[in-house]
Amino acid sequence: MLSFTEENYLKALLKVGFDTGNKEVGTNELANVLVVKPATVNDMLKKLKEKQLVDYKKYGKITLTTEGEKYAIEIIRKHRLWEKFLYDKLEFSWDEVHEVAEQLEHIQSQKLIEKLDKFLDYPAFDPHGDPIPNKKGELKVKFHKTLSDVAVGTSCKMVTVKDESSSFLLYVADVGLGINERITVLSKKEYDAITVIEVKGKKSSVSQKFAENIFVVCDKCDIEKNCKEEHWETSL
Amino acid sequence: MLSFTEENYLKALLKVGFDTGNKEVGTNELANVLVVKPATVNDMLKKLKEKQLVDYKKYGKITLTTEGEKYAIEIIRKHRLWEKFLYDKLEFSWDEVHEVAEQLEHIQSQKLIEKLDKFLDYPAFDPHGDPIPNKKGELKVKFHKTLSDVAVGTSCKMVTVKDESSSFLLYVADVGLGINERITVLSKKEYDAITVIEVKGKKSSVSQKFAENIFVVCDKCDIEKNCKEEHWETSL
DNA sequence: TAATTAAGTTAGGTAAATCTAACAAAAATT
DNA sequence: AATTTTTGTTAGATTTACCTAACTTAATTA
Repeated sequence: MLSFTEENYLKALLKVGFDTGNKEVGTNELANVLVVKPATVNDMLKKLKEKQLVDYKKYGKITLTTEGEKYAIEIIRKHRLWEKFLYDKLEFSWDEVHEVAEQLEHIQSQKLIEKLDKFLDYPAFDPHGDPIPNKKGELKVKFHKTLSDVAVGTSCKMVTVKDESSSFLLYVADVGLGINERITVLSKKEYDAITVIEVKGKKSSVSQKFAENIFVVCDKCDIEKNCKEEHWETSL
Repeated sequence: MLSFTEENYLKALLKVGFDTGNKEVGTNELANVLVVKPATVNDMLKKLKEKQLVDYKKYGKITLTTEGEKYAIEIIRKHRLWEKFLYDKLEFSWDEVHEVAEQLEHIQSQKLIEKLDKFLDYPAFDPHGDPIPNKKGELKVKFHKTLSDVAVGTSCKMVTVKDESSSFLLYVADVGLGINERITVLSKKEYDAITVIEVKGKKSSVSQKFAENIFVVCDKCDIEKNCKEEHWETSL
């Protein structure tokens, strides 16, 4: 049984690996994500290597072992099930669920998670639209483009976000956005990609950075199907 | 904000105080309950005294301050709400809820607990029949006698248990008992108080110790009313 | 390629929560 | 009241997760 902290390292390793596409992760990168110093990460990696949850050699890149990845996926599963619970059953808002789920994901009880899964009717996606791994660690993958890929004059539907920080989520909510919300791209400056969008009749100007963090499906794509061009696998 | 460990000390202090009737608690007693050494308790008490959560002086008895008791009651509230959730919503059995609630009670989120309370429709008692403190820390008190007080030839209904250890709860289940289950006292040996009871048509012999840990209401008493004779306030 | 910058590591240190062993005070017993 | 037992305390050590500061290796760039 791993400690709270060890679990967080595994989770971060999986997330960073997924976000960067290649699954190799560096010490500094991890330290940033976990908000600790590189030296601390180094210490912990030795421990996790001992336990055969990560693979790495001095000055080399870090990867999860099969075992480590399995464990990390379980934590993601717990996290997302709790998010779904908070959102669906306890009326938490979209931007509040993450913080509490960060705590709940560490509760140790196989039975609890299975029963929760059943209670929620085996959901495949969490309130942010991210896939929830099933008991076996498998997950449904959605393919999306981001708002920054959408052509001027066309419209799309938001499916999830990349950045899950509270500040970003509040910004998103402020613009009137949420899951399944329709967005029309009215214009886009060539110089800095400042984009004017319309959501529920309200116009807003958003930055390139903002647009890159909103995953969407364009009108002709069906979210549950694999729509081929310019669509990416969602981050874990 | 207190640590997991500090919270457990406060909770133990409240529980031990309640169980022993007088609210004064000793170092060894606490160490036993928490399964640590007296030296460890001593260290922690200094810390909690610093934080003004307990009152005590060297070689004197330990009591919770008003502040400390308030905190402890909040933890009990969380614990029991989670037990209720596990039992009512996730189909946990009666003897499984405690262990998981021990973890869940430490999740830090005011909103979570308030929403959970609402979701469960503001329950007043947990699956063991123990009262759940409300938001203000108030609780409904039930008065009961134990199975050992019940006269031979009469019958009663179980309302809760005193001992919550898994071994005891399994024993209880084995005899066929559960909340609101009817018990008939068939006979009782004068020498050692071995009692023969009948539950759902099944006869069992139980010890004095067992009988003292089963709280009941006799047939003429209404559990929600204050029935005066030989009834005790339930332990927290 | 040599110099500079970035990334990763090591050594030594701290705080929290625990321990053991030795000791002190209070309570119980003779 | 003196002795024994129980209870409580202190001192010093350990483990986990973290730190800073100094150092090494690798990557970048002039």
